[in-house]
Amino acid sequence: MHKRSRKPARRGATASGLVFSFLETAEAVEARLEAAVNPLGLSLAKLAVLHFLADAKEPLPLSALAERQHCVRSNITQLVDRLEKDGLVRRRADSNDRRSVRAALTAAGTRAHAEGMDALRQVQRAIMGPLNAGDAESLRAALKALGS
Amino acid sequence: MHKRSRKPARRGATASGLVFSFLETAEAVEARLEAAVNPLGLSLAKLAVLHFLADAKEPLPLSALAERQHCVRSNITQLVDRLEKDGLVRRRADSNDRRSVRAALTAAGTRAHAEGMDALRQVQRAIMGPLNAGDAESLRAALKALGS
DNA sequence: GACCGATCGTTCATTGGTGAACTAACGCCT
DNA sequence: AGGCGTTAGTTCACCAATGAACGATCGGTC
Repeated sequence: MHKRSRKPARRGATASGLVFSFLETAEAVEARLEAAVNPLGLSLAKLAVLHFLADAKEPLPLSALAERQHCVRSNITQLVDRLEKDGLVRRRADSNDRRSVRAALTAAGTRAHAEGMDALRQVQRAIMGPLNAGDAESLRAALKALGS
Repeated sequence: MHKRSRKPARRGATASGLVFSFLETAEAVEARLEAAVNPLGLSLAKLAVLHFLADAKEPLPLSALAERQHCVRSNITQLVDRLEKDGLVRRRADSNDRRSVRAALTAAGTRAHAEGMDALRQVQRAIMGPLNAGDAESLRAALKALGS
């Protein structure tokens, strides 16, 4: 037809693609992190559990892990199942509360955590490398605006 | 010990938290999109399949769907299983290639696609609302830098 | 001390994704 | 025509996450 009268109405056009670009980039970034820890026999989910355990410096109840991981309890049950099978974590009974089960790091778990965090730090730097200070700052601002 | 000699070495410090902020925000955004289409009996994965089918305007081989979805073929097999159970898609044999199976939109599928895309557009605008033009532009730039 | 509501971990079914192994069919190629 | 490498879809086992249902236990409160 003929040209648009009035405003270009690009309002929606800018936004639409951007959301999915955002998600695709996030997916790619996550894949890079995952790929960095996979060779160590770890996943991001497993490493996160090890990290909370190492951070607390004492065995934590599974519900505490669920809370920090922002996930449901049943997920932690299975994650700890696998970590236990890997020999990185051990379930210990809580003497004060017989409902509670605490996850404790094994020696292998402590080692795996150190290695995993190391690999993670490296790839994190690699990812953020191409961003100069200004880029980083405006990205931070955009994230804050999005996470309303 | 004593203060750092030389450079502040903030280089890593800025980057480290940022990667995970990025991923967390992405997760939150994705959850909002998911929540927008869930009430319609859809998921983002299902809607994407419907979208490719509607876009092509003809039944597509499952491998074509896998390619566009950037996922493995076995995933599409199961996704189409569920979509077929929902009555949104039908499997049709390909007369030219007997190995191939094409996914075809049903009438219900076409309807669901329209509704889903509608809901999606709305929530997309809501998400990008708090970003002014400058924010959007610098976000775009940052994404380009990250998606190396 | 007995009941009752909340909390803790587990189990199960479902969704979504991967990768390996397998069968059927296609296309060459000589 | 026969043989062989490739492609298409499925199946299976696994990882990660959700949500509902359930049994055990803990804390009041009555």
